[in-house]
Amino acid sequence: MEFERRAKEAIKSIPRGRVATYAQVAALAGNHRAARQVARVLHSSSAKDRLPWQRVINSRGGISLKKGHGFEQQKRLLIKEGVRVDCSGRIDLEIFQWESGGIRLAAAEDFLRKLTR
DNA sequence: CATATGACGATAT
DNA sequence: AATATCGCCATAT
Repeated sequence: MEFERRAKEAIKSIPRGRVATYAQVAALAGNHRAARQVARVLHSSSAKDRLPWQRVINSRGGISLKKGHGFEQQKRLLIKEGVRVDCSGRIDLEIFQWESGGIRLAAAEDFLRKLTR
């Protein structure tokens, strides 16, 4: 429940014109391994809580929704706010990923991995 | 407690 | 590139 609340806060704080990955939102919400729960929150609460759901994409920098089931809408919404999305739904994370706290998720993960090893 | 679900992620083939 | 498989874990039932 707490995770869900924090996940929504994280999603709402993604700036216009930037994107964040499911795992990134999960990490900000307190559990970097709970990406699937972020998906679930988006599925169940996007409309109800007016979340900027279009700004959440997968770790490969792509739109996860299937064509005919939200893909086109998400692509359109992102392009409308300045995010470049190619025809296959790919976005350049190097350019558009929101660097919350100045830390890129992959870099943070690498850092953590070194500490744990 | 047991099982199912999910807009995921990493890795193997 | 596309698919399969496994790991993951908060919620729902």
